[in-house]
Amino acid sequence: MNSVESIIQHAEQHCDMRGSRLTQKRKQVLTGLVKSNKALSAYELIDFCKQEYAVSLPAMSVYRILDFLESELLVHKLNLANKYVACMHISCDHAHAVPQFLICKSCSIVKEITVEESTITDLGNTVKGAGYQLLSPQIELNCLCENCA
Amino acid sequence: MNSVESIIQHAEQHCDMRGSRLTQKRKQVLTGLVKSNKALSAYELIDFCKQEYAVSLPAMSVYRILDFLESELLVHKLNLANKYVACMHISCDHAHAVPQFLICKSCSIVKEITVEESTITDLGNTVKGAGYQLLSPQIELNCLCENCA
DNA sequence: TCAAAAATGATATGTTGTATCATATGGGCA
DNA sequence: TGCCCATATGATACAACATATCATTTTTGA
Repeated sequence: MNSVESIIQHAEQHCDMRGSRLTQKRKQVLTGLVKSNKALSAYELIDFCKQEYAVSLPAMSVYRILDFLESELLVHKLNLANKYVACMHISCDHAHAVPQFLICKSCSIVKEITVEESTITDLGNTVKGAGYQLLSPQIELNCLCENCA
Repeated sequence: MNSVESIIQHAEQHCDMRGSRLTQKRKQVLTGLVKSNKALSAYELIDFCKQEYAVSLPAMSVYRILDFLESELLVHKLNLANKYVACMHISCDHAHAVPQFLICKSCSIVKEITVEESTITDLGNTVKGAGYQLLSPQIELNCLCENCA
């Protein structure tokens, strides 16, 4: 069993335990993200499903599927790029930490880093000091990866 | 002279010194951002100019004007929200530090904070350690402001 | 097996942003 | 002054990302 299949299997178990369903189309979309190993837009995922499975998904469905996958913590939305990536820790058992993303602006490859807890605490305090409430501590940074630099 | 006019005047001096021109339309767009005191989209700025000055700007022109204002460091683009804000430090003489933005997801009011230099250094090191090159150290965080929380 | 809930489809449209070619405007120089 | 050139702006079309709304299909469970 290759690692893509293994990850999808983990995702399925994860959904089973949470009482949600990883349907065929949801699995196909997630597979697209896992396989590509980079950030893809909703429309790139539509293309993937057409080419890989000969399935023609409407945009609306893909966005709904991505919302579902996000709510299951299997996928992250990158607001900087308006793209989506598979979570790097689907196959891990431990609880997910706050993610930090380094997004290559040139090739969309994404590195998901776990932030030091102290950094997050500092950040939260700064925000609180400014009278604001942090909605999601996710940090996204525009970068160039090693290849593109 | 109220503070909006004062800020615009500073911006004009800034452009004079750099040999660029703050034309009437550029001034109108910048005024929209300064007056509103929050993040606005390009199309919201088109509406502002129509209502305030009875000027009908094409989208292309607004984007060009925003690019110009960004290159003059008078305006920041917020990638998280796809909106634009006036720099908080137009009237300050000191050089601008790396900005950090707290964006209220509900009302688009933005707080521009200056990040601790040590935090930026840490961040840069983390990124370098991951083999990536930081393009712009600007940090944007989705928040709720005091009123909306 | 049938009704309710969940998932997906179809269509239209809204929002953000860019490509491209045309036109206007403002300064410097013969 | 009048012309030229760089800069600034206009007009049109379109691409990419995203959602609203209503219809249909599939699954679940009593």
